[in-house]
Amino acid sequence: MKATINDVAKLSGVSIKTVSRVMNNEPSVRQLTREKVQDAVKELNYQPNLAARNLAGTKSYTIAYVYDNPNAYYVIDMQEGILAACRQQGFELLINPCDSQQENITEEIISTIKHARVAGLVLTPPFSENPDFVKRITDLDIHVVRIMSGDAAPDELSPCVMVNDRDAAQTITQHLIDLGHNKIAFIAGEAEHMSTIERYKGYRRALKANNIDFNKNLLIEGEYSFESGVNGAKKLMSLDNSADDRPSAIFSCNDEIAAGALFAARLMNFNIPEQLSIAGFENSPFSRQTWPKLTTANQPNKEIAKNAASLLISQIRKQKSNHEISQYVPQLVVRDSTGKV
Amino acid sequence: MKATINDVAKLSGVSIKTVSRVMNNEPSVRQLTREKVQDAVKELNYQPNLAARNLAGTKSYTIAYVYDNPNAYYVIDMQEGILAACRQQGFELLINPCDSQQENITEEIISTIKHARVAGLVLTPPFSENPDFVKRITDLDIHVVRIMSGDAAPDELSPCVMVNDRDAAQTITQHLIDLGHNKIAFIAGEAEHMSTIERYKGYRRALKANNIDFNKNLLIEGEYSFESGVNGAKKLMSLDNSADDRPSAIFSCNDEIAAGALFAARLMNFNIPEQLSIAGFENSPFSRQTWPKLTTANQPNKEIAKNAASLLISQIRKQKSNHEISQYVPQLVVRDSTGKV
DNA sequence: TTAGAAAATGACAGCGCTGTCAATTGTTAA
DNA sequence: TTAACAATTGACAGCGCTGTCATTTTCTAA
Repeated sequence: MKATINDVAKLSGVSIKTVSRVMNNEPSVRQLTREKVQDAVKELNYQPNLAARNLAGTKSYTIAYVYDNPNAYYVIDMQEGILAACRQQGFELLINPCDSQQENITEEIISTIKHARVAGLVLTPPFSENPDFVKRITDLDIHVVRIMSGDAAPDELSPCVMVNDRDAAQTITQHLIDLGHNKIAFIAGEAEHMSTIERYKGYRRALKANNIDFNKNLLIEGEYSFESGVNGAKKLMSLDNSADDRPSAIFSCNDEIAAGALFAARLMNFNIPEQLSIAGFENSPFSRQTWPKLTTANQPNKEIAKNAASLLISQIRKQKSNHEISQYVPQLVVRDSTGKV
Repeated sequence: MKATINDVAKLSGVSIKTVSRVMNNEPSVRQLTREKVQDAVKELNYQPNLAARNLAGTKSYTIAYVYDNPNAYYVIDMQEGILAACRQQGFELLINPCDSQQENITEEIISTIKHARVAGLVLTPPFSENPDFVKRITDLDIHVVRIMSGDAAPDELSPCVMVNDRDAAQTITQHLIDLGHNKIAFIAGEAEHMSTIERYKGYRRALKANNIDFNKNLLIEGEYSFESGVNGAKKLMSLDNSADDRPSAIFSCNDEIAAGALFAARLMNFNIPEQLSIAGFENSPFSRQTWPKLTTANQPNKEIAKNAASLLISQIRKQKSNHEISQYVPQLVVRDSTGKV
């Protein structure tokens, strides 16, 4: 029924040990032998038994996805991408939801990792942005791949898959500017999130590129929540119009904030986008469920995650990764919440 | 470092086979022996090695969560609940996202199940509502627990954890009636979903209990989408007011529809809740991010899932389940989208 | 009390693979 | 051509557990 290593060995006329070598990409197998074995593997549709591998070997074929993210859509996409890579490469995935604020969370995760003999971790924010945490893990000789905001890896601790929020934010801001806006506010997410910083940088860069002076009254320090968007927009739209302070456009650090801003604008009887343009970021499902629908930026999370997991598995296997993309730039999605001034 | 069955055997002075028996709740172990072993297990903090178990035994210690649901929040909650049960009972979880519409999906799932030697499945809608699918699986002697809408299991194919949407829908409708509404519309989800049927029944039952005639103009057959809510509400709010047809309240089959209805009402310049009350169902995160916030019904998905998974594992182990709750009634959450007529 | 049956326990093989190390084959340089 | 070495391959043990079956202990009834 299910082929074992023995069947492959017989069919290809070598010992099981040699088959094992081929399956693990070990060197010192003659090319000819390797091909014979690979043919047999294909013919029998052989897949190594994970349990046996784990039991017999010192190596591990399990990676983990450790997450703490309030955005379920993000998590699901990431997870499915990682899962796809695992399937492809015969790895197992351990899902580890947790609370990054919890006191001994690092110890707890390390304990789980050890117990389950995890070979590597895929990390997304906030974990991926915590160098101390990453260092603790890599010090254990556990491989890590981080998915994070930025245009280049911040350190050498682990390979990174970068999401260039800065360029994307610049594009969004430019879109607003092209629409004729020059009083563009920015409602930030948590200041300690890399994504906030990057998106802010993109915003500033766009202003500068267009010779628009930055007005610090138009910067709201908020957090990634609907509530924060409501409060931020209220504050902004209460600014003195004659003093040239009240914005004609708001760039919100994510869609949730943007939805809040929309809500507040509505409360204050501003028409969107006639009197006020609002842009979000992330292209979360509810950016299509606001009124009007949000202009935002989209990133291919599933693909990013699959790539990151493949990279991780290559690292674990000590193969060189086959030139995967390691930087993604979210793309502008224009919908109905932004318009000409 | 990590204790093995051997360590336990030595410490408790019995053979490893006996320890194995205790670990697997097998009969024919004297009570005294069992206790000795359990003490040693506790002392050494012993946990059986899953890989070895899988390799050696014919039994499996893996269950799978097969899902296809567009609602990421639902999926994440379910998954985390199942995961919690697995942790507790030393089982492994295989996550299997898939597309229920895909042609050979049943075959594909069966193949995965066999390959991974899965002992049982947790099923949520739409899979849990497909008796043919369930039968295919149970015929393979694979255990199944279904989570579904209703007040009692529809058949004997598998144990079920029921979510009593009917009672909850009745409560919501009653809430509307208590607010003084008697022209209450219903925007349905897909007619083939059990949840739609159940919620509709609850709606009708509430009307009947209050001697309110059902007006079929107020029933919109839609689907679980924002779009559908928009269209449904537009249609409803265009009804002739003098003909006594236009509703003063809309009960939407879920929050997404309700959000759409809200959107449409806004477009048509109806004030919520002064001129129109709108209620949703599901308590999804964006029910808090609409304007105004949605009145809805909440169900403890994580708890439900944990319970279902525990039940499944008990079945697999042939232990009697310890009287778990098998019916949940979602609870009314009153927010700002419903008000007095 | 004791044979006979039932209950409780243990010895041992082996699940499918990898690690170790020995055996074989191929290659190089004198 | 051959010793010396490197590359390739294979034999075998054993990972931690469970299934089978034999053995020991306990219980029952005459």
